[in-house]
Amino acid sequence: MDVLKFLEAPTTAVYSQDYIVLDFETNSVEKGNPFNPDNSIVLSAWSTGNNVNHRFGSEYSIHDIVQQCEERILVAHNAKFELQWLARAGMDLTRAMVWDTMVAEYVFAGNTGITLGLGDVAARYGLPGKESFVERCIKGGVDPSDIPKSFLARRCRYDVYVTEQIFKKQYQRAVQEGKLGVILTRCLLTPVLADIESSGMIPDPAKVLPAYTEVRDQHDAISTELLKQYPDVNWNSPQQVATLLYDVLKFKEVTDVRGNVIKTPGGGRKADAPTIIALKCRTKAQKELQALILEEATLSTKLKFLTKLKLCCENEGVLHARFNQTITKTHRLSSSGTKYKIQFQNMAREYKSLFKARHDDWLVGEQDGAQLEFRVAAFLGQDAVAVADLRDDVDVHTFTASTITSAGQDTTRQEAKAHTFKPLYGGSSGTAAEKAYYEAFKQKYSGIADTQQRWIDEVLRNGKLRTCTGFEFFWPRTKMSRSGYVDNTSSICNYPVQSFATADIIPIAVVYLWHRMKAAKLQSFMVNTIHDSVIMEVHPDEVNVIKDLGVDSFTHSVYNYLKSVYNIIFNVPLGIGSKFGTHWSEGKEEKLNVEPS
DNA sequence: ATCATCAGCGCC
DNA sequence: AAATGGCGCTGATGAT
Repeated sequence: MDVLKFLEAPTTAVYSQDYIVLDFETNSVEKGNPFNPDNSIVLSAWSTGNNVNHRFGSEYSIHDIVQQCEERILVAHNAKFELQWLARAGMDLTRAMVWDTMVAEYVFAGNTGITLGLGDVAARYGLPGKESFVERCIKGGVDPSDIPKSFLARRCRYDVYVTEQIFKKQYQRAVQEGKLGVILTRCLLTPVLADIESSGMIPDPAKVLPAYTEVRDQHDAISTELLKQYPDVNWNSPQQVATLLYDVLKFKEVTDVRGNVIKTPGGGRKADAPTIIALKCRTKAQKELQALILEEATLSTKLKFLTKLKLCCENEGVLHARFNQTITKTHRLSSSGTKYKIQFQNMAREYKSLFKARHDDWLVGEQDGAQLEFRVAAFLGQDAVAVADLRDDVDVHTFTASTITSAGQDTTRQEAKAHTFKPLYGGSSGTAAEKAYYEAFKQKYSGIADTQQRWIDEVLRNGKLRTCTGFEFFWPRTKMSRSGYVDNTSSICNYPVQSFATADIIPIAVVYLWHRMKAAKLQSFMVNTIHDSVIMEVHPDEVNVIKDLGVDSFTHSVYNYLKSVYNIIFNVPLGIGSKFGTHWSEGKEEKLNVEPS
């Protein structure tokens, strides 16, 4: 399908076109990892609406299926897997238009975790369950090529049959519940993720190895020092560190503003870095030990990361991760590390610059949605003050600092930053001065605050909240306590903002940018996406064209898509930041606001 | 020996 | 009776 053309005027009507339901059985090394050359497709089964077909044979024997997948709606359960195999079989992923029955089911589930395995979903729609013999074989690690052909064929045909039935039922349900648009948005991202995952990221050995050596030596020095003083303490054990701090050294446990001791969720004594920083030291020796413990914690975290990254440099030199599309409550992505267990969304900022492009003289580029959640909150609340602040580039943290200071608590802009958007997350507790700021925030941005209050009221009435995209969050049995506090307040205030920003707007931007880069036949390619950003390896001659494509994709295309699919007039300027450097996160950031037209 | 849970820490 | 959201990974711990 010509998806780029489709994206000019996107519509959920696309899903009434012809479809192909597809399922592969593959060799099972690394769970059937499509990028492992030791794996192959063993069996394909498919349906284009009349009957289920199947064929044994590798990815080199399915040209006709690939062609159908490029022309029809591709229906599959966990389609990213099939797409990665299809790409290996020669499919042009830019032509994929997907209905992923797993993703669709996840959309219906909203923020309530449900099981999404094909058999589980089938059962919920009243369809027959998986045949247990083959299921046990596969779960037990038997390679599908060792399962009797007739059994495997029956299994694969079953998968296609139920996937097709589920698709039909889900489609009807999506129409009834007004969720076709959300499903479209989620599914448009699937081919992009299938492609990005194949790239991985490149650690630069010339930077990783010295960083590793330095941190290892520093950590060794600290460990030696601590070993002399407290030979029996395992510094990785919060329990043992707490015993040392509170029983041996008699530190007082840290309390909140009301004087209550701050405990771990399980009721234990805290021994994390912020707590240790907050400990009151009386002697110089105490102060020195406090610093040592903190430093050890920091260094050991860094060392774990650098050890893994160094190993990657010494082996294949490409770091891979998986994007999980159906995990989070707000429907943003999560990611998991594969071989080296480094996920792509939580690398320490200072170590981003350890990554380079794989080709000489290329750059690493990053584009992100500037102040995205604040802009989304401003839109959802139709908050004129917030919009004016965004347009005028007002430094919101200065207001935070001055409000807290004039309420009698000395603070700096840096310290105040932590409080600026806390009300956006539904936060309300703190010192008197901090509370004064939260009130001031509510008064200043009354549109946002009123809207959040409406969400809370809606959840109290209905146990759920429908957002402007048709997506629903569920908080059943939400009650108001005698004091007036409503259960789940913080989630109710935050989820709709986080979700619209990072599960709709950014994916839309990434989808447009990806398709445009492919259509322009650029050599540059995407390698990662983190909630509000996309990271690319960029050919030096393509920097300017990517900047332009990025601006258009993160702004105009988003306005256009939201209008076309959801009938949302997004009347708040979106912003984009762009950075290009020899390594990730290096280079000067350029920011731009773009008014909706 | 293996598993589940907790606490801690990194990111957006 | 809690009062800032969302994740994944490691190592320690205690239960099975």
